[in-house]
Amino acid sequence: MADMGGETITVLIVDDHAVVRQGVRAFLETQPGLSVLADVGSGAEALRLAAELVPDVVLMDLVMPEMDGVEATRRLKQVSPRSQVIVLTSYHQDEHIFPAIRAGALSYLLKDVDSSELAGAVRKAARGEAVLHPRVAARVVQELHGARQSAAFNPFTELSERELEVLRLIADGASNSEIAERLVISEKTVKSHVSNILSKLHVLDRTQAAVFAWREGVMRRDS
Amino acid sequence: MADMGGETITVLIVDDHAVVRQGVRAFLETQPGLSVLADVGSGAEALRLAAELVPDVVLMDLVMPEMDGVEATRRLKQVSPRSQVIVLTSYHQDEHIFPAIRAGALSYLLKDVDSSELAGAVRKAARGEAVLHPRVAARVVQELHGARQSAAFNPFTELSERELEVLRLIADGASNSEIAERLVISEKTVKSHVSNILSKLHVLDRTQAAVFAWREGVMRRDS
DNA sequence: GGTGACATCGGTCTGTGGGCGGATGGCGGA
DNA sequence: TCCGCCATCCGCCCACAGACCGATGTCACC
Repeated sequence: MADMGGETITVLIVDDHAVVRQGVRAFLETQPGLSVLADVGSGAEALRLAAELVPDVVLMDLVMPEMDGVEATRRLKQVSPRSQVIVLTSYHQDEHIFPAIRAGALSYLLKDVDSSELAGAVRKAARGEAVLHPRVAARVVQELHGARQSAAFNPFTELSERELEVLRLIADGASNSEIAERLVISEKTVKSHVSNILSKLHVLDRTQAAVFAWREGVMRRDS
Repeated sequence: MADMGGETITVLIVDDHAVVRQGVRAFLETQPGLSVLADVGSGAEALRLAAELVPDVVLMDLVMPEMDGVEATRRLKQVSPRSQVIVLTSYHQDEHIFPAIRAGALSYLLKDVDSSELAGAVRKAARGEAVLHPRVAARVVQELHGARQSAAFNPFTELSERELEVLRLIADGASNSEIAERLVISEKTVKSHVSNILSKLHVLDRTQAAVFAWREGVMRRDS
C-alpha cells in the first residue's frame, strides 16, 4: 500500500525450475529498491509464504506440477489480496492468458522480456499498474475489440442474441434439454451454443458461465 | 391488481383431464364474482392463452404430458407475471411441492379439497394471499423449521458450515476435484456434500445450486 | 448409553455435458 | 460475388456429475 518513493518493494518468486528462480532472483537483487523475500518451487509453498510474508509482488510461473499457477494465483489473492501477481511464463495461448487474468493476475510477461522490463514491471506492479507483454496485449485487445460499450470490464467478447438467450437460461439453472424445449430447437444446437458461449467467455463449464452471468450483472435477482 | 370488492376474478384452468377441467369449471361458474375465461389441456395452450387473456388466477395441474405444470408455471409467470398460479394436483411429495413453489406458484392445493375451499383459495389468490393444503403446509413448515433467522424467504433448510463452504465454491464455479483440492478432502466427500446440498436446497444440479446462492445473496459480486 | 446430525470415505452406475469434427442455409459487408 | 458470421443440425466419444448403496468416527444432547 505504502510503497511510494524510497520504500523497498518485496518480491516472492514462484517457479518450479530452480535455474529460473535463481536467475531471476540474482538479477532482481541487483536492483535498487527491490528485495527478494524468497523463491519457491511450488504453488503450495507460495501460498504458505505469501500468507506469512505478504510480499508486494509475486512473480508466478504458470505451468507447474501439482498446483498450477492459475490456481495458485487465485488462492494467493484470497490469502494475500494486496500482493500483486505478475505472471511470468513462456506461453501466450488464450487458454493460459485469460484464466490467469481472471484468477487475479495483474501483469502478464513472457519469459523473453529483457531484464530492465522485468524490473520495471515489478515497480509498476507495486503501484498497481499492469504490464502486458505486447503479444499478450494484442490478444487481449483483439478480444476486447468488437465488444460494445463494455462498462468497466465486461465480457471479453460479444455474444450473439441467441447466445445471450441461452446464457440467460443457463444462468437460470436450465439443462440443455430444457433449453431446447423452451427455444424449440434441438439439443444438439443448444450444445453448440453452449460450447460457443463457454469459449467466448473463457470459462470451462455451464456453472462457471452461470456464475459469470450473475457476477457480471447479466442476471438480476428479480427475474 | 384491482380486484377489490365487487370486480370479477378471471380464471384459467389447466389440466390434461377433460373431466377435471369440466368439473372444476362447472363448479367455479356457480360462484359469484368468478369467471372462467377458458380451460385448456396443455401447458403450451395455457401459455398462449395466459399471454392473451391475462387471467387473475390460473389453476394448474402438475402432471401433464409434454410440458409439466412446473415448467408451465415458470414460463407463465414470465409472460403474465400478474397472474397468480394455484397448483391443483394429487401429489404431495417434495419433488412436486418445492419445484412448483420455486417456479412461482402461489398456492398449492390437493385435489381432495372441498369446493368451498377451492373457491376461497381462488379469491385469496386474486388478492395475493397464499393457501397451502394442510399436508403440504406441514412439509413446508417442517422444512423451514431448523432454519435460522430466515430473512424474508430464505433457503428451505439450513446448511451445515461445511456445506456452506462447499456451496460457496460451487457458486464460484469450482468443479468437484477443485473443491476437493481446496478443502483437502477426497472427491467422494465433496460429492456427498454436493448431494446433500442439492437435496436441502431442492435443486437438481450444481448449476442450479450456484444460481440459488447468487439469487439468494449468499454470493456477492465483489468476492 | 442411545440417538441423530455431521464429516469423512468407498463402490457402482447412469445420464448429461461438452469437446471435436463435420454440414447446411441465410444474410450482410468487402 | 465471395467471404465470414450466425443459427441450425448431426454423430462419436469420454469425463464428469450425481444417485444410490454402503461404511466409519466424532460430537452434542437427552
